[in-house]
Amino acid sequence: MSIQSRKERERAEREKLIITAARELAEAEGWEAVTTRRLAERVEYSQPVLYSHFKGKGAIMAAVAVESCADLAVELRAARTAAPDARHAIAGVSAAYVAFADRHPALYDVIFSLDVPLPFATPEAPPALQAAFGELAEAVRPYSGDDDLGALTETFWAALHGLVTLMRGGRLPRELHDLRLSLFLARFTG
Amino acid sequence: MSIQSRKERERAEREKLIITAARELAEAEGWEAVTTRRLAERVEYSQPVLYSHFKGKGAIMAAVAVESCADLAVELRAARTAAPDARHAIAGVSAAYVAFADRHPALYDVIFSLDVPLPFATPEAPPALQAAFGELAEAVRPYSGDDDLGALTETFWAALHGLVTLMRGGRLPRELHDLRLSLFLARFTG
DNA sequence: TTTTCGTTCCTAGCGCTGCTAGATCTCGGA
DNA sequence: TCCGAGATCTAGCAGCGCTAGGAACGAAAA
Repeated sequence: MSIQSRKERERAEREKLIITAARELAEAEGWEAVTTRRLAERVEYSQPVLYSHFKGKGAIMAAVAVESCADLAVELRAARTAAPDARHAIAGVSAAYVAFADRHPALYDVIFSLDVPLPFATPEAPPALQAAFGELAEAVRPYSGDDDLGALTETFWAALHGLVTLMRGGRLPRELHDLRLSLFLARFTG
Repeated sequence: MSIQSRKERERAEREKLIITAARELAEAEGWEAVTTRRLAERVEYSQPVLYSHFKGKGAIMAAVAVESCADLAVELRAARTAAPDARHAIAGVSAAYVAFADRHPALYDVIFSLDVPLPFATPEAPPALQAAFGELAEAVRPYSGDDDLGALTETFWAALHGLVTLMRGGRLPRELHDLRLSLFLARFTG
């Protein structure tokens, strides 16, 4: 029993090691630099070991996405609860969301942009995703009026996402970002 | 002189052929299916010929993006000019934008999502991009009030982009799309 | 203690990618 | 008719995600 559990523990540790290595490599050099060979080298195992833990590269990315999303949820919550009123809350959450994308572009991408095998928008979605969405929803709630909170939160989220991704892709000038965000918030909150 | 011009004409025709083939292949099977080998086979030339016309695969994608963006601009213009008033105009342009993304996901991606070597948000941006942006701007103008039209149009565009990409990536449920769009428009137009 | 057997892990390799060097072939001009 | 320049192809490089098959290890049985 003890041997069995030791092996399982070591295996879990190694899995964690792989996820962390992937995350660090992605943050440092972007996902295009995260190859199975480099990842294997980094964790000091051979390539096939990765496949005994994950179905493929996509599954590794999905694991990083879930882990990162939990971090994002924490930051959103902190921004929301630190605000003195609803107006500061939604502005603070927006700013925290954008700041996360700015500080961790690779993590943002793997959660929200890249094609990873993860269930979204369903009850089977990872709790971390639901938690992050829930934080946005709580910030939006005071402004929902008679509208459906879920759909309105999705709309709010989509706008933030659009602002972030278009700017990061070089499609929008960085200089106007703060202005765009405040214009959006002004219209959204009425 | 005549031989020279004939060669140039044939060269231009072949370049057009490559772009069209790339576009068709991308629309039919997605950009991951557009490899230089398949493209070369399709235009019935060898792989290196592609590189005598374009710097690389990215440049071919950029060419498709510009061409497609011109189409998008036409559709946006049609939607806008067909509308009887400002409210129908911005709703119609929004619907046309979303419909384009829905009917031509590969083209939408290469214009707005994928990493292609094209200048955006600068005076050197291709006219087609500026034309499409201009159509959005004209639809937004009646609702700009004292706000900067450029920044507000960017914000409007970003929201549409977010709605489109999150839904297409499976992050937002399709069923609520119309509701989300109308919620956004209601808030945006005040 | 020795042998067996199951698991774990690595080496090697497949088919694919974008891209390019160098040989070959075509064709206009002398 | 022959030459030379340009166009085009064949073949190959380094890298990708992924996997088959064998070697080495360690726990249980003799």
